[in-house]
Amino acid sequence: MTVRRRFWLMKSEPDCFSIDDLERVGTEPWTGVRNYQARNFMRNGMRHGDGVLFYHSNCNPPGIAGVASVASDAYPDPTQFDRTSHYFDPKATREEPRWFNVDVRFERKLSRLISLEEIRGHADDLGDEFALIKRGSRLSVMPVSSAQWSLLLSLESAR
DNA sequence: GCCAACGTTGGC
DNA sequence: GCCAACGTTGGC
Repeated sequence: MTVRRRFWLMKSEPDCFSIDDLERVGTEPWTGVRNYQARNFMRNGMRHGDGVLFYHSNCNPPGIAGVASVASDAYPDPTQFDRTSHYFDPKATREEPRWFNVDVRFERKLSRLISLEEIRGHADDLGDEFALIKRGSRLSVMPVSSAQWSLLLSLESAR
């Protein structure tokens, strides 16, 4: 039985960790996600091999900078147990971990940044429920349909 | 740096 | 369970 590949968008602040950083290290454990909705997408939805749009946030201009892939199934985020970590969570236990992460693997940089502004220009095709352009949404990990995936990547060579 | 919008915490 | 206070996100 084949499991259909799913698609995701993951945000990262390039000052903190950019697509170039991901290219350098190859694969990165996506630790530190402390939002339940984002956690649920990683823990319950992501499968090894899924496609990832790597989005640069909190920068100028924000937008999709590259393509990555999910390189593991979800596992307990080790930083929740690390007292020295910024992401330490005193309520998490090894028996009942609260936070999970996947590994993210570099695939390629886009030939140009697909900016948020440009993405907004295709809101009609992307749909109202696309969290990236939904008003007030701050989700850092979100699902992308195969139609949205194709549309967004088609913009790379669209001009 | 500002601040709107959202999520979480914790007292009650 | 309510909700005020606080913290965070992230575009601008």
